[in-house]
Amino acid sequence: MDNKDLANLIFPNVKGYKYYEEKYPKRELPEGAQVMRYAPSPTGFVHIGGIYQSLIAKKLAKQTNGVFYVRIEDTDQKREIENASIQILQSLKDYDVYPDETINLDGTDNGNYGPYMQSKRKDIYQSYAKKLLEEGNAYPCFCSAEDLDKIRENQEKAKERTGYYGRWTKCRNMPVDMAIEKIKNGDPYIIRFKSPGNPDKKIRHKDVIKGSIEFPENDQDIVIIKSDGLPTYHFAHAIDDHLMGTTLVTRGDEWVASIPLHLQLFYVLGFKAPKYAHTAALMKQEGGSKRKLSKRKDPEAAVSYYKEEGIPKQAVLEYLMNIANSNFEIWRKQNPEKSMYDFDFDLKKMGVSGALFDMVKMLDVSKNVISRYSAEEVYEEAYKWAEEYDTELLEMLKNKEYSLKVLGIERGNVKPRKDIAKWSDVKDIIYYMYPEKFNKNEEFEYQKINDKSEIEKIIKLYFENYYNENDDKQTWFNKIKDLSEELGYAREVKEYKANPDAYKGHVGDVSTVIRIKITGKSNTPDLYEILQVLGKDEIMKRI
RNA sequence: GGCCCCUUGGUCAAGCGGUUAAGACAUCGCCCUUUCACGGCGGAGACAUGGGUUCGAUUCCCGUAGGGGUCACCA
Repeated sequence: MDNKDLANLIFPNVKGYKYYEEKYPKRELPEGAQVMRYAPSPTGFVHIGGIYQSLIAKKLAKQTNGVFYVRIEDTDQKREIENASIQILQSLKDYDVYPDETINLDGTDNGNYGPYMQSKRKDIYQSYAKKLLEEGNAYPCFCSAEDLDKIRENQEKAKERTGYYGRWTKCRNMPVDMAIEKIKNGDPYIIRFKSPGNPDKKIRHKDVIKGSIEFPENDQDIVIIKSDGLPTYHFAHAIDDHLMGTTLVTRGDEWVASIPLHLQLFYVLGFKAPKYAHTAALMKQEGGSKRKLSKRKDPEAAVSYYKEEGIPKQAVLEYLMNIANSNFEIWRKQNPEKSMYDFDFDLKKMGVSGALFDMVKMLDVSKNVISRYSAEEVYEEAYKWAEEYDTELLEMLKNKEYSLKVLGIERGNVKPRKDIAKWSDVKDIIYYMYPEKFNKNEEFEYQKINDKSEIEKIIKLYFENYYNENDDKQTWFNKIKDLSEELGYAREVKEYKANPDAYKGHVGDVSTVIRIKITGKSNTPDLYEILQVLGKDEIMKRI
């Protein structure tokens, strides 16, 4: 009885690794092309970090004429959540970071290196596990959870490293005959990797982002096949990224500690290891310290949050790109019209430690993104958002022709208006332009001029003697100056400032009265345009 | 606790032995044909700390402190 018998006993019916090596030939790609991936596990709602990872991978793949694929890592059946993979894929589609290859929504594969879902690759993993078993690089382990606890206890007592390694292992050196007998006897077991590592030796690894890192060699005999026959992350990673031809692994930096293990796995399996780029997580301030953006605690961690708030996907993407490469915003300023895919992204420029996620900055990016939209685009997006989240706004927007005029005020100029950061802002910004939403009897808060009789005087005089809806802007403005003068206010702000005691106020104070009377608000876009859009009939109703 | 990584203004960050230590967001002031938004100009605001190495350290080395990650039949 030898390792071969043992391997055959454990995995009698697998296709064998040679079959898979032939089935998945090396990808034919141009020089320098990177094969990138995003490998989420379907364990909950879609995290903004997933979009971040996908954006980076997709951008780099595109930039090098490579491939971006998504592999669903669903080897932990206990944690799996119904429909999560569908939602992940859907989000990637929503954010324009959909992969070139992946499992389709209907379960078929799009690409030649599938299945792109790990639970469908059981035979593949087992074929390689069998190979390792035959070579003596893996072994069945019969230790129970209690045995493992015991080992840990002893290690803690002895103040030694915890884990299943070296002299602490019970099954590593079990004679083959005994293992075979136990298996035949029906004893439960899992398969462990027989690590060749020596922790007294160091390995040095060059991470694309983190640079050179040195660690002790791995000597942990980690489990590679669990009792349900599925692989652990580490084993699946080595097999999949080898077979799928990944050239550059981008993943969260919680994985750097596993590098010695992963490199060892690739080596023992006879695979060429990919390059690694470990990205720092998006962080959140809590008290005096930082922590990862958390699904549980932070609403902004969920991609659904941005949809609900009405933050355009382009803004989310640009903000994320800015976190990834901070020179992006400089580029964006110089190239306001270009697609962000024209930006030359560089992994090496990524920060090594986690950045605090800054919603204020995100909204600023969003303002800029929206300011580049045409009235038509603003209308379409706001409408789509309102359909789902705000019936009142939807009602207003139903009048398309009029709404386009409203949204077009001060839009498309050299210095476009930047007052909308998210679609949920729109209603508050434009409601007074809609007759049914405006209530003239409400108590408005006037500013400098707040005496009721003075206000009435201004309004009466203006609309009786000055206002003419056919005036052009300059005429209109001059008339307000004339009005101001007639009532004892300065025609020019400068005049007033030069000699404040000579006047009751200035033209700005007067126009503010008109503005508030007509809109109910002191902060509005250009009053002339507002009056034009509103029209004489509606204006007369408001005074 | 072991191992690994990180530390420039409130935040994101340039910088890679000699700089008046960029820029963006936020903040404050002024300006712009009247508010707000935009834009322009300006202000305040930083190299965690102690030792080295060096003619010279934000930059290189060591220690300290603080922060983060990781030590599962989870990924």
